[in-house]
Amino acid sequence: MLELLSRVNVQVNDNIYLKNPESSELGRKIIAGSIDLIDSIGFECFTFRKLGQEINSTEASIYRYFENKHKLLLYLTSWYWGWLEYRLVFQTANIGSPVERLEKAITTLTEQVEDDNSFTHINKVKLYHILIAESSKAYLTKSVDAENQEGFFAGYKKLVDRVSAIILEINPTYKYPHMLVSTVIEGAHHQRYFAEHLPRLTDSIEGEDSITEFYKNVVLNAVKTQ
Amino acid sequence: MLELLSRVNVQVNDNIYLKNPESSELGRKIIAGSIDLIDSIGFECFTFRKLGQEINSTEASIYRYFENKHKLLLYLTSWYWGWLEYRLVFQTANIGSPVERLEKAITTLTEQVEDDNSFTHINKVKLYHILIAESSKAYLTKSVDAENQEGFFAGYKKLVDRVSAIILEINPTYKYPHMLVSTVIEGAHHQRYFAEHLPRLTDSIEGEDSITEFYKNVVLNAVKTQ
DNA sequence: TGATTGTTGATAGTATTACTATTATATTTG
DNA sequence: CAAATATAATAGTAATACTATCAACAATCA
Repeated sequence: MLELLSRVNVQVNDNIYLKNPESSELGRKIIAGSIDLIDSIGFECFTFRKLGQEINSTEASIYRYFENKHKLLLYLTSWYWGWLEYRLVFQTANIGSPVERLEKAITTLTEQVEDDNSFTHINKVKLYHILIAESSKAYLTKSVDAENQEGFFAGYKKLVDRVSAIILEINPTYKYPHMLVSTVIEGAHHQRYFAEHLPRLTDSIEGEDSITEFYKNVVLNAVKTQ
Repeated sequence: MLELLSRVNVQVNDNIYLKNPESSELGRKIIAGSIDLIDSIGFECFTFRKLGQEINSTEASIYRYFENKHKLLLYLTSWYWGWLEYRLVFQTANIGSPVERLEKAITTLTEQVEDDNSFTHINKVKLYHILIAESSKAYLTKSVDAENQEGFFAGYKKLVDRVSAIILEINPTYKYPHMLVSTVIEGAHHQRYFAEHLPRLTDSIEGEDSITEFYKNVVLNAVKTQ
């Protein structure tokens, strides 16, 4: 099943890029290289010049694929949301009980991404690390409204909607399904970041997966009552 | 009481700045001006050159107060956590019931900051707006560990600890008080941002304060059960 | 086959950013 | 009044975030 998943090609809004990076060898090197480089030096220090050196190409060539590094970050995060939604659909298929389905969904949304041995150019573990540390920078900008209009955040919204629908199945009168789901997704990222860098803001012990347990607990209690 | 609060001077770790901006007229203009400017053009577009023009001073003069714009953002966020903690202490004083105290605390942490008529150089409404859109950029950097060592995030941690203590008063066996509190603080910022820019990720209606209601509900249910 | 088109690499150039350094002048303090 | 300090003005540098041009090569189409 994981192999099957790895071959699925995730769709990304085609106004995010100038030229589809999936369409060429150089394009795939740009994606693979940017995941490595952003993960290692951080988004602020990352430049197209450095990426060019890393992948033995040039700044100008990379600019033919992406207008700027912000668009590249949008691409990576969009790709991730698409991939996550695909995984979610797969992992919650054939579960009759909506409560169990919700539990499984929370696990998918909050669990640590492990190496999936898929051997594509996209390193999921590093990409997840980028999502944790950089993804909010993709929408915390002055261009968010224009980019939202163009549909750049559609994948994220779709994912949130999908899990919200399970919540409404369990409790059709629950007032805040979207808030709950987006709180869980963003919260899990923050908690993983805090566990690594600011441990006094969390109670998570490295190794143990208390983050998933915590959010399952929060969601089920919130949905059941009220 | 609000007047009293406005006169309190909030303490900020003095390694964040080169020269205390509270110590001079120019320093206060730097703070006031940066709040206006970051709120209006966003942290990415904000530069010390533009700030100099805004306050009729120069780039070089501002550099005598802050090493770089990142340190200035750290200053603003630290100041805000200090101010919020002060408000929290004030507003939860003399409430006997810990459940009521927790409810009041969640309100303080999540409610929209309104104009407090304090007439200081710090515009609280704009500062809150900056916290919502920019505060996570203060710690989502490669320098986070070094800066954490220096105590730059102490104010945030202290605030989280203080509310966690109330939770433990209610339920001494609750395993995740810090996670719960940091989830609420960060979550409330995200939800306010989403309500304005990405409404499909939230269920918040402008005007109504569903965000505070939502988090109160989540916290009380999580703390009571388990 | 030969002309056209598209892709990449190489190089260069510009405006802006993120600073640092120097000096003159004004203000405060001792 | 002298000394120290704060600020403004100016200039300069290295890096960043691009844009433009052109040559080399491959693919393709007529």
